[in-house]
Amino acid sequence: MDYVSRFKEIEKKWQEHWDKNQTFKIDESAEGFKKKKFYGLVEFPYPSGAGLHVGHPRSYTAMDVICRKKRMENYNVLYPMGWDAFGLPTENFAIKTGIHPAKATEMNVANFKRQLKMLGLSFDWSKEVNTTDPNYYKWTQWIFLKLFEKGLAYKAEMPINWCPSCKVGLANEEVVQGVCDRCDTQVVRKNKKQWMLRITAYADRLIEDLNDVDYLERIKIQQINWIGRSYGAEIRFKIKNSKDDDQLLIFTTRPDTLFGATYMVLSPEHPLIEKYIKSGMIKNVSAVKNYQEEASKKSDMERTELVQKKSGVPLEGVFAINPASKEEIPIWISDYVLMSYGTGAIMAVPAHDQRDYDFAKTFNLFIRQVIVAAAPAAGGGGGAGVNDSSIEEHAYTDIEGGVMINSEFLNGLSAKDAIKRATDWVIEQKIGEAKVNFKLRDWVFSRQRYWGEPIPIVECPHCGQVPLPESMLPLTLPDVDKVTTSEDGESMLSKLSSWVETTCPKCAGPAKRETDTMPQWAGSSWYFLRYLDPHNDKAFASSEKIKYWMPIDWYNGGMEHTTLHLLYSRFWNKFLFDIGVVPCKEPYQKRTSHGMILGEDKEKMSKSRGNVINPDEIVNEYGADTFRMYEMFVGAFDQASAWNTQGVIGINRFLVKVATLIEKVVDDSKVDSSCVSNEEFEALKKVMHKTIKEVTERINSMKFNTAVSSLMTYVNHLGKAGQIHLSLFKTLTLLLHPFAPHLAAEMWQEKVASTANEGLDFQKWPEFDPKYVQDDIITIAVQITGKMRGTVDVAADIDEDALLEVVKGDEKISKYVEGKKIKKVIYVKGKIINVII
RNA sequence: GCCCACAUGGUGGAAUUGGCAGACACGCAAGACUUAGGAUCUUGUGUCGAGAGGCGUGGGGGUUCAAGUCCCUCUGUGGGCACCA
Repeated sequence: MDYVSRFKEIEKKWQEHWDKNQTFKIDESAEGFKKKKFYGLVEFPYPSGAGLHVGHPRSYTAMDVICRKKRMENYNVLYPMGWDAFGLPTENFAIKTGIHPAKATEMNVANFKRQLKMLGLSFDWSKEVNTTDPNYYKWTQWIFLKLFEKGLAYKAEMPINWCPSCKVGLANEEVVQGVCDRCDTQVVRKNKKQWMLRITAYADRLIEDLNDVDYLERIKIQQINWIGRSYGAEIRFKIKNSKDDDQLLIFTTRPDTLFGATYMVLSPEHPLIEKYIKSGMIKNVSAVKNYQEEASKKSDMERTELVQKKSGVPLEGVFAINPASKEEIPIWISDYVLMSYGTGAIMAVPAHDQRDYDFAKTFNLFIRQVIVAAAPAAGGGGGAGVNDSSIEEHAYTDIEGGVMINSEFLNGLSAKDAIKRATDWVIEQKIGEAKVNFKLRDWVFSRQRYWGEPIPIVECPHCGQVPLPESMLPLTLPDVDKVTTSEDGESMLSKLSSWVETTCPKCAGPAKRETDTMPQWAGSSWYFLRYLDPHNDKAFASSEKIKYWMPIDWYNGGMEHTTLHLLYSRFWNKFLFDIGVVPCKEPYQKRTSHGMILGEDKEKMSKSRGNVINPDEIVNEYGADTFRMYEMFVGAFDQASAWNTQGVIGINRFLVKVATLIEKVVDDSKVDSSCVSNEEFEALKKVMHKTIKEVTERINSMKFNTAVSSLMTYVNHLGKAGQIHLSLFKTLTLLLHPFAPHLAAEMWQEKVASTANEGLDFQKWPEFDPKYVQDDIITIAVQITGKMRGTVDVAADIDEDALLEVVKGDEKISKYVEGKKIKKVIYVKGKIINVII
């Protein structure tokens, strides 16, 4: 018999059954809302033309396993799916092929949906959302207007990547090593007024509130580092001989090193440079302008690389005064200082900062050491070289062990104390303040593209920026025959005068619409709320539903979304909390991450490498249950794993083995004792209870690969028995259900169900009996002076002295102990004994 | 460059979180069975050694009775770096 064909029949049958009966539609009756809830969430996909990647179902199946188990534990489970469908690839596809992005999206969604259904994922499809649906993005626009109303959306000059040849703004992804991906022309930065969201207003809360949620530790760390809070001081340096008493504001985390600041560096984009070029103060204008031009071609990443040779140009004729030493110090510009971090200017302390040190060495600038290593403790015994604070070779950056020198009132203080003393001094002198600084920057929310949510703002010559009233939402994208680019870097919307020309909602005079659209991140920053009530046209979701379902109990997604999507959506949720429309400060109670699935060559799957595995082919050849279970078995869930088609065959064999067990199933009372003795049954029951324990624990902790291996071990045992007790088989069916739901449903119907209509999906999850999980006789490992010398089998409750006697009497081990004096015995109960001789 | 991970047999991986390294699979080898169709079933399989036994978790160092697990350091690989999603 061909089992794969049989599996496919079974899968078709059950998928149709689930569809027809809407088995996984959540219970929204009054009864249902009395039940305890579980909201499981996975990141909704971008429906690309390539179809589902084998990486997608790793997360989806994992959460499906968890949700299926939760249903069996009597939770009201919401497990929804939708489409994050705005974005660049679809737009570029539309430009290339002339197919409207809405049409392409529709086709891609249909394909993705077919593929997800083929995997037997238990989504509640009645909750499906699509970010490009006007009934969805109406509420994205609504949230934007609320942000605008609260002053959190504003316009500012921000650089875009500009290809002078294609005459088009480029996404970072389209800039490869500084040149345009399409034509290899050097990309330049061009400033443009863009919409920004003030996420920095939430920086502290985005850090603090991580204390209240259950995220993987490394996710928290990544978020905290991304936000990059640091404590220091802002200090003003006077510019010598400036007309307006100009001051240069810098941020430093090391005010203690103020006396060591021997020059300053400005970012090439710093506004003061323009001012001094105009006023004629800068003498080497052409060199400065050249340098600015060069810097505009580099990305921030290239600019801050430590290995690169430091470059820079002095602003000749302009000097600052060090407020502590009162010295006159030169001002340079260099691209290693970024306008986007701190104030765009630094005080350089070459003795104690490696980048400043490299810069000073390159340009022969004065270096003054202001910290030395503390003298070794008295009687330390000549630890030569241990506390080397020489700055011959590199900067001395140790804060912990440093003592101040050359710093007048700071001299003799530890560097740590000096930080505090120097900050106080700066405040006393009124030349600066203590300051908390963040790496986090405000969110550039404008895209000069067609395929995104229109920003519902009108620019009125009289009233300024005027938001559309809520009643005019959604502001829909105008239909176009063909998506194109425009030559001025604006969105093609700017060329549709019938759309752009409008009237001001406030004064009814002529006005123009905003032609930038929102980034893809907008729709994905709140989709988890729309799932709760996707057809509501009065609100993005009813408050009762939000109250019942939020927060999300478990959100699994890729590690690659740790900083952007996760932070953006937490920010939006916090904002919605602040305006009183969601009840919880944090959207996600628990966040976990899965590893990527790599190609068989252990490289990332990509078309160009030709190592892409197509889920359709695998399902077609082995069936959905095999595919699902393999995805769970492929490797540690949180780590990257390479695809291995041989391994798929292993899982397929396992499921065939499971299917063949059916023939041996017999009612417990009818088992022939010559086939399976009572002792054998007891032993199998032990394995069964152990398997229940392991599978339960391992699903809860996402150790799916070892959960599957527990099932394999159990099945191997059952396979050896001549007949199989129905009770043992029933447990197998229940445990298998989350992983291979089609086969399990069939097994249940065929052998276990008491009526024809009794389904498996909401049966009670099995519990283990502790008395079957414990062993009476245990094996203790024996070490002699740390070396493994054998094992002994003893009663579980044996004490240390009795155990030592057993060890001494053991044939293999005794020779190592005989005649030796025992110095010490370490016994770890139930595990190991180490005898030190 | 910066931030975060990871590195274990021929392969994917396991190891109760400091306590018998290699569970479970794949592959391979030998055998059984069969009118052989990606079969199935036994048995074996880290490595050196005839054996006793030694060695072994990317390299080097350290802590500990005990280290794959903790610390330091080096190397390599992966994710993110704000307009891919």
